[in-house]
Amino acid sequence: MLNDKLGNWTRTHRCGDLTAAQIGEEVCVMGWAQRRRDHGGLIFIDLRDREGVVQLALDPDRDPTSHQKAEQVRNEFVLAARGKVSPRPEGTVNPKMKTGEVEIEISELLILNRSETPPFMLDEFTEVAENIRLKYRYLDLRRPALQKNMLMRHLVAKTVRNYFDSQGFIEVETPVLTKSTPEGARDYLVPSRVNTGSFYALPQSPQLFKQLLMVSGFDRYFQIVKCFRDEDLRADRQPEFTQIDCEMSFVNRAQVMDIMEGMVAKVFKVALDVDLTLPMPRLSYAEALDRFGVDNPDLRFGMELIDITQQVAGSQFKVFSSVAASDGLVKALNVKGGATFSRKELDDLTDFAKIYGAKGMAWVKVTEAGWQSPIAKFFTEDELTALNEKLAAEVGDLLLFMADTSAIANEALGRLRGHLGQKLGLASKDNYQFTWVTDFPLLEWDAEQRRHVAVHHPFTAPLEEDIPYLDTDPGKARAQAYDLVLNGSEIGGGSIRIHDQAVQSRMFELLGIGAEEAREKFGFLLDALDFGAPPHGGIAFGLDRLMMILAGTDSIRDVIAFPKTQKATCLLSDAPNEVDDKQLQELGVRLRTKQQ
RNA sequence: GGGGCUGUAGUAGAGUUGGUUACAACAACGGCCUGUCACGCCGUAGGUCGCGGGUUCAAGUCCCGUCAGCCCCGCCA
Repeated sequence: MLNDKLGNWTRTHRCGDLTAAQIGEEVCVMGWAQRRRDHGGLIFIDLRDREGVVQLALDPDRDPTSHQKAEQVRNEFVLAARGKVSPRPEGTVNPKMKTGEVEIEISELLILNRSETPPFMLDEFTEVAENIRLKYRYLDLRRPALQKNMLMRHLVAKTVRNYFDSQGFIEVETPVLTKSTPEGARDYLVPSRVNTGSFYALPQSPQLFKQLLMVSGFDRYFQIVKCFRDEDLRADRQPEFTQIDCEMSFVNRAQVMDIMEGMVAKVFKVALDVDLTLPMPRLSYAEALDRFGVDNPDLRFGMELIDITQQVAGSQFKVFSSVAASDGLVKALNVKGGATFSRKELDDLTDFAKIYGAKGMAWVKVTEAGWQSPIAKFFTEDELTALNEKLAAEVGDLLLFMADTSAIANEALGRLRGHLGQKLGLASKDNYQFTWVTDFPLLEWDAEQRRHVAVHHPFTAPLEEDIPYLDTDPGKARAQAYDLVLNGSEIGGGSIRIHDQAVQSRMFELLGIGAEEAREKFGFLLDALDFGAPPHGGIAFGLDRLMMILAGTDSIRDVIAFPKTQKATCLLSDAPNEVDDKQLQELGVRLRTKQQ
C-alpha cells in the first residue's frame, strides 16, 4: 500500500509540548505511533516525538477517512495529524502524562511511512538485553531514556561552548590523522596509501597540538574532541571517547582550576539546576592516599582510612608487626554499625580486597564484651585500648584491617571503602561532591621496563621548588598537575606544561627517551619551545564520564549514541570488518597469518 | 592475557531430582468492542533451549569445548 505524501504539511508543535495552553488551537503534529487503542468505534493513538507523547482521538463520526486509516496503524508507523487541541472529557484526564489534560481531535491523518513490527517495544517499561538494543540502536535511541540523555549531552556541549566563548577561549580543530608517539596508550594506526609503509596514528588527545597553539599565540583554546586509545574497555571506558580539551597561556594552576570550576558549575546549573559551592575542595595526592587510599576519593561519605602502623608495630600479631617492620602500612576502616555483617559478607569483602592484591583482611566486631575477632587474642589490653581510641571504636562497629606494602594496603582498603559506601547506601546519586587532587608525583618507577614513566604525561611541569630533585632524586619530584574528581570518578585532569626546551629535554632523558629518539618523535615540539613558548597549562575533561554522572547511569554506553561493545565492536554496523585484498594492496599492507 | 556472571518463542522470564507433546505473560495475527491511556474480551500462530561434542535407555537440565553480551584485574602517559 502506498504511503501518504507529506506535501506542504507543516508541523506546528512537538507532541510533548501540547498542554491546556493550546486548547482550541488547530495544530499539526508528526511522529511515531507508540500504541493504538481501538475501541471498535473510537480509536486512540499515542503519538511520540522526542519531546514526549500526545493522544490522538479519532472519531468515526468526525472524519470517517482518518478513522479508517487509523485502523491500519501499527506500532512505529510514522504519522502526521491535524486537528483541534481539546480538553479531555471529565474523568478521562491522565495525570501520569505531561500532555494528559488534552488530546487532539483528529480531522486529517497521514500515514507517512509504515514499520515492521519492532524487535522490542519502544516504551519506557520494556527491558531488553543490551546486545539486542545495540543491534537495533536506532530504535533504542528512539526510546525516552536515551532521547533524554542525548538531549542533555547536547545541552552540556552547548553550555561548555558558550562558557568558554564568554571567557575568551576559541575553538580550534586539531588533526585526527597525526603522528604516533611513544608513551601512553596503544595507538590506533591508519596506513598511508600515498606514503607506503608509513602510518598515521589517531590522537590519544590533542596534547601536542594544543601546546603548539599556545606557542602560536591563541592564548586560550578549547575543543570538544574525539580521542582514541586502543586499550580494553570498561563500564566507563570506550576506545573512542570525547574530551572537553582546553589550554591557556600565562596562567598558574590556581587560575586554571578557578576557570574550570566556573565551567563545571555552569554545566550543573543548566543540566540539573544544581548550584555547586565554589571553590571546590583541594586535596594533595599524598593526603588523598593517606585518608582515602586512592587518588580519586569519593567524598560523599567519611569512613576514612586510619593508619595504625605505629600502634601495632610491637604487637604479637606477626602479620601486622612484620609489615610494620618492613616499611609497609597497617591501615584500618571503621564501618559504623557494621558488626551485624554475616560471616559470608565478611568473606565477600575479603575476596573483594584480594582483587587488588591484598593477601587477606582482618576484621573485628566491637561488642559489649570487647573484640569479637580471630585476631583479638594477639593484642594486649593496652594495645586494644590504643586501637579502640585511634579508631574511635564503639559497640556495634566493624573494624577492617589491611596490612601490606603501602601501595597495596592503600589501594585494597581504599577500594573496599568505596565498595562499602555503595553497599551501605552512603553514596547517593544526586549528591555531587567534587575535589581537586593536586601535587601528583611527576614520575613513577616502572619495574617491568626498568625506567621512570610519567604519571601524567611527559610535558607536565614539575613544581618549581622540586626541580632540583630531577637531578638528585627524580622519584621525589611532584608535578604541577591536578585532577578533578567527582563522586569517586576522575572527570578531568591537567597540568601546567613545560615551556622551557632544556627542561623538556631533561624530562625525556629521565624517561629514558634518548636525544635522538626525542628529536625524531617530538622534534617539532622541542623546536616550537625554542621560539618563545609562553608559560601555559590546561586540562581535559572526559565528557562521557561527566555525562554518566549527570544522566545518573552506570554505563558509558548510555550517553554515547553509537557505542562499542566490550570487545570494541559495533553490533549495529558490524565494525570492524575484513577488507578487500585490493584495498590492502593499495595500502601496501599484508596480513600476517596466525602461524607467524 | 586472566577471573566471574548470563544465554529457553519477536521480548523478558518459569522450567523441581535428567523422564509424556518445553510453559504462562507481553508483542504479533484474526475477530468483537465509542473514552481508553502499559485499554479490555475471544481465538490463532510462533521454539536449532546460543553453537559443537560427550555421558545416558533418555539432556533445556549433567560434563567438556566454543561463540556472544556484560562486570572486574592487568592495560588505560
